[in-house]
Amino acid sequence: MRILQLHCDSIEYTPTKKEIKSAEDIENPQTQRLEELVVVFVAIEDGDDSSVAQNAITQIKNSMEKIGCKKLLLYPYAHLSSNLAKPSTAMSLLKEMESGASELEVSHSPFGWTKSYKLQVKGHPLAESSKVVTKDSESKDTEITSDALKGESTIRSYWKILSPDGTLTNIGDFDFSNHKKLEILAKYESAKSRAVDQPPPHVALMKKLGIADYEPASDSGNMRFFPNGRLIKSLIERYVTDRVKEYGGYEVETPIMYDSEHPSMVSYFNRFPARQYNIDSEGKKLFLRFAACFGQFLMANHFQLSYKNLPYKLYELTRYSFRREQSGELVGLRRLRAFTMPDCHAFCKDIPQAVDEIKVRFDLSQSVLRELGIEESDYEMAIRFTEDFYNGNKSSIEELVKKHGRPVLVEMWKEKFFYFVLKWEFNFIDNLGKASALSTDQIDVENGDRYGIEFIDENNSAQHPIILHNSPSGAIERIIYALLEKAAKDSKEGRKAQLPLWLAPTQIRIIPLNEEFYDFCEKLTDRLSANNIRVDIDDRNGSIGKRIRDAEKEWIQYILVIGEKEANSENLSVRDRQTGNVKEISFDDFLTEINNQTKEKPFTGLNMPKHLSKRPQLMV
RNA sequence: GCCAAUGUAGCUCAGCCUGGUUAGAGCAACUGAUUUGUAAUCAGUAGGUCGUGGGUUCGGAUCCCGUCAUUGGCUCCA
Repeated sequence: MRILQLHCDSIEYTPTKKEIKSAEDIENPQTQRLEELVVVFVAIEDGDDSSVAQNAITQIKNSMEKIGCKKLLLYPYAHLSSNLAKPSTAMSLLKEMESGASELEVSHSPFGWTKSYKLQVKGHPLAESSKVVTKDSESKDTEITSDALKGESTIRSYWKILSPDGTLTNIGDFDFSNHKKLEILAKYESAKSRAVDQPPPHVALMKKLGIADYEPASDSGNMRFFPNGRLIKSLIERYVTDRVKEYGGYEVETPIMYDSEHPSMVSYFNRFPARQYNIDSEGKKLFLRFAACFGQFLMANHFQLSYKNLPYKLYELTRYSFRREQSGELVGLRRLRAFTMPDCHAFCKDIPQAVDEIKVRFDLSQSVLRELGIEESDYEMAIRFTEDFYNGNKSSIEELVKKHGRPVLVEMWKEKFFYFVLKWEFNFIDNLGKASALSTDQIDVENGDRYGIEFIDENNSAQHPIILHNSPSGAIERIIYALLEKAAKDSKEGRKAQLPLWLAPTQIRIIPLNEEFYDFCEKLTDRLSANNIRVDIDDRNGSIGKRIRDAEKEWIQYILVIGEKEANSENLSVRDRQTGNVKEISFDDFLTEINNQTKEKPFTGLNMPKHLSKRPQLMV
């Protein structure tokens, strides 16, 4: 059966004459006019039966629910196929479809008549679609066909929930009452239903805190990072890189642009047409990388690898990777066209080694996020695999779910369509119920071959490695987005919004009561700075209240007001932003308190003038 | 990319529907006074081709069309 489905403002049709002998009898062949409806042109083909009709009407109803339309006109339309069913069969299947949609306002135009018609189709993207429905495309489970690739064949996904105890439940049967965020993720992924009418809070925060802003002179989705933002970003970058190196990744650097006509790129491209930035240069068709994969694969191609070297891990922090995402998809720091992505590939000798390795990287990813300030309760896990891979590796998959400790969303494919057989990711759920992937890992069974990467096995024969693709944190910009969204949530729920101390652009603000105490403040600043703390001095002429207020607006955790009392005391009077109280504490105890929050994290000095009087106001 | 909303001073916004003196306010900046004890000291000065291009009009921030950007929804997200 072939169907062409159009969401219309109106249709007007007039039966003119019977086209075939068996045409339907109708009482008055008058002009009919219908408004605000979905018109479905249907060609019923040889071999179609009742199940096809049921399947087709279900699909039509699903898509109508999506666009919120309740009126349906089935319009028999022979010209869609050259392999038509017999009119009698067609007629009965058409009626069956009509009765299968009885909850809608449904009708059909007369069968077997020549008709003139006029229709006005709506302009939205879902307004027009065509489908071919055949017997074997039916399915038992909840199913959503995702257009993984525009214009190419579709793959069918089965959405399920996998619990830590190993039970696999259809999404429709799962009780989400204790798993609200997972429900959001499941809906987001499978039903794509969202309703929000406000900008995400991090967009205002990234500007207010002088972190990042849009750059109108660039392309959309290419941000500029102010000194504060650069400092935060560079600390996160360093932290993630340190952790990956500790895990055993070797850091490399690869070009940001590649020749799309280079032999290794061609087959990859044909299979995965990406939305990339293209650059023509001296006859070469170059494109900007959208991931670190090819750079590392092309490099690994030149390594002489033995099975004894494996697993072997290459790592790059790409600043930037570029994806020309649809303009309507770009939002603040959540989705960008230029982003910084840590990407670690592990070359493994076989699936068992890959499966062992993926567990290590799973732990690494969980730990990296936690240390960056993103708790396990902030994200939900999704795991995607082929049915075959699941059946062969049930216990390992269940082990990953156990590590997460909560049910996870599963997308299962009947057959491998992408280059991987398994992929998992952690999805951060923000204040507005939007999901976006942070950490991820994949088991890639194709690119070893495609890029000609080889290792020599125990029997002296050349093999292609299985490749894991892991980003332990996801895009660095997205981590900042998640931290800001979390802070916004704290603020909304009455807590004080704050960045982790090790990421704070200013960790301590010193406020002299008046000029008399400047010297003392300078010396105190030097003492603190010598202990790797970012300290600045508000030497502006203003009231104490005003300067405290400004420090609060910058989310500065510790404020030291310096006056007569402090200048003559061994101890410090520290105002802690979380409590708003001033406490007296010895210099060493204060250092310990700070150190407890920043230990094992990278440090860099202030990225702004130490004196606020020397600092431009950033108003964005 | 599609549909919608928004775009006025460095920032946040008013004015627009119903066209009509020199386009307003608060914050920030600058100058001066003030020398301050834990979330906003006072006064003054300066700052705008109203996103951008075109049209209608005697006259456009205001009405119309195009375009760019941001945000929301859709689609997408290997």
